[in-house]
Amino acid sequence: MARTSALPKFIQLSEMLIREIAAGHLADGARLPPERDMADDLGVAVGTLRKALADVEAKGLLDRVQGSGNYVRHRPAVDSVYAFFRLELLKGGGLPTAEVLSVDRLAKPDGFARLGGHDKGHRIMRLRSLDGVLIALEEIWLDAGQREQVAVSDLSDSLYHFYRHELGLVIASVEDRIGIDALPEWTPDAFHLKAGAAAGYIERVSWTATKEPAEFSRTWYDATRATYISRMGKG
Amino acid sequence: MARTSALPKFIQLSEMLIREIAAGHLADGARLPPERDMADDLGVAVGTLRKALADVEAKGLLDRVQGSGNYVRHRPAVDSVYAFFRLELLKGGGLPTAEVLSVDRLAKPDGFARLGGHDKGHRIMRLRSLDGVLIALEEIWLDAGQREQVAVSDLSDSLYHFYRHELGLVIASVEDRIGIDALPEWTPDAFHLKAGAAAGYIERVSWTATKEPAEFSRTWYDATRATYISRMGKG
DNA sequence: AGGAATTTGTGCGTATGTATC
DNA sequence: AGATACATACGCACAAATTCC
Repeated sequence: MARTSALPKFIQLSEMLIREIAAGHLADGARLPPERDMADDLGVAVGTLRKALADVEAKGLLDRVQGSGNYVRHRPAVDSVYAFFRLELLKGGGLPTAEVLSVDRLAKPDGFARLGGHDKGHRIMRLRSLDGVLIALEEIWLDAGQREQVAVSDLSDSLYHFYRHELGLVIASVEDRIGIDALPEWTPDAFHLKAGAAAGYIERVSWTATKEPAEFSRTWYDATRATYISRMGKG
Repeated sequence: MARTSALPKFIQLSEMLIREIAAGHLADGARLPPERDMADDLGVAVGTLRKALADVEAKGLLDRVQGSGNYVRHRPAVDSVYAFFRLELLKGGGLPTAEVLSVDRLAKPDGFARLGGHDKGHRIMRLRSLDGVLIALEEIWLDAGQREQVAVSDLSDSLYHFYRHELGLVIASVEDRIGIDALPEWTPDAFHLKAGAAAGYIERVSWTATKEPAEFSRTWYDATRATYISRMGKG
C-alpha cells in the first residue's frame, strides 16, 4: 500500500490536522465530524485516523470526549509549554512587554556552536518588563538556517508567536537552568543594574519535535523585583 | 466478557508489567518475548498487548526497538512530575542524598497557615547533597492532618516515595518560585555557607488532585555548586 | 557481503462496550 | 430509553528494521 519510505500515514494525518488547526481553518471549539465519516472521507481506516487524533491530542490541540466528539483547541503546544516557565513580579503576575535592542547575524558562541548545522546564528538582545517595570536583560540565539534576515520590526512582544507564525518553528521541549551570575560587560545603560552586579540568570535551550536545537537564550533578571516560576500539573 | 466497569485490559496489562519491572522480577536490559508469543501466553490480542507496551514505554520503563525487541529499562522509580524540577551539579547530574536534621510538629508559619485545614504542620529540616557534595538546606512543611507523628527514621532519601507510600499523598501539581535570598538565622553549622550569605532559593507549593495543599517547602542552594533545572516536553 | 529469519511498526476492517446527548 | 460517538479489543496482512547465518 504505502509507497516506499514515506512517513507513516497517521503521522501525515496528524501533521495535516495540526496545520489546519494552526492556520485557523478549524475554529476554536469546533467539533470534528464523527471518526467514521472522517475516516471515510480521508480514505483511511478508523484505527489509523484514531492514532493521528491521539497524536494531535497529545500536542494539546484537540480534546477527545467519549460519547461526544473531538473538539479543536486553539492552544498551540508552544504556549502550553512556555506557560509553565516564566518570570513574574514578586507579588505575582505582571503584564510582559519587551524592547528589542538589536538583532544581528553572527557566529554562534561556543555553547551554542555545537548545536545545529550552521555556524552562524541570529542574536536578539532584549530588555524585558513586567507592568512597565524593567526586570530582565536577555540574549537569544536562533539558528541562522531559519531565515536570512530578521528585522527588529518583525519581533513582537511574544517571541514564541513570532517563532511559530513567522519561522514555522514549533518548540517541543525546553530546558531551563537557573542560577546566580554577574551581569555581562555589555549590560546597556538602560538597565538599572550595572555590569558585574549579581543577578539571577536563566539559561534556556529548546528543541523542535525532531530534536533539532531551535533556540538558546540567557536571561539575567533582577531577583529583587521578579521571580522565576515553573508550574507543573493541573493548576 | 468483561465484567461491569473493570479497567481496560491494556491498562491492567501495563500496570502488571510495571509492577513486574519495579519489583525486579524482570532484570534490567532483559528482552521480553516476542509480542505474538507474549500475547498468546497472556490470552490477549497482539494489538492490545502493544497498547500496553506503549504505555510502559511512555513511563520510561521499556525500550521498544523495531526488528529487535522490547527491552526492560530499570529506571529507579522516579516520580514523573518531580523528574522535571530538580537541582543538579553545575556539570550536570549528581546522585541525590539527604540527611534529615529534625522533624517537628509545630504551628504553621504565616505563608502556609492559610492553606489546609489544620493550624499545625510537620516541619522537616534536611541537608541535601549531590554525589556527596553538600548543596542545599531545606525546610519542608506538611499538613499535620496527614499523620500524628512522623519520625526521622521514617524518611528515606526520596521524600516523594515517602509521601506516596506512607502518607498516601499523591502530588498532582507543583509550583516553584526561584530567586535569591540570604540564608536563614538557623542555618546549621554543618552547612558550608553561613547565615546571611546570599544563596539561591526555591519556594515550592504542591497540591493533591483535589487541590488540597499538600506540601510547602523552601530550599536554599549554593549556586556556585548547583543549578536548578526544569525540563518540559519530550527530552 | 548478502540473504533469510525474526521482530516490531503500520494499516485495515469489524464487533462490542461505554459515555454523552 | 434511544441514538450517537468515542473507546476497547480482536485478528490479519504487509512493511521496515534488526539479527543471524
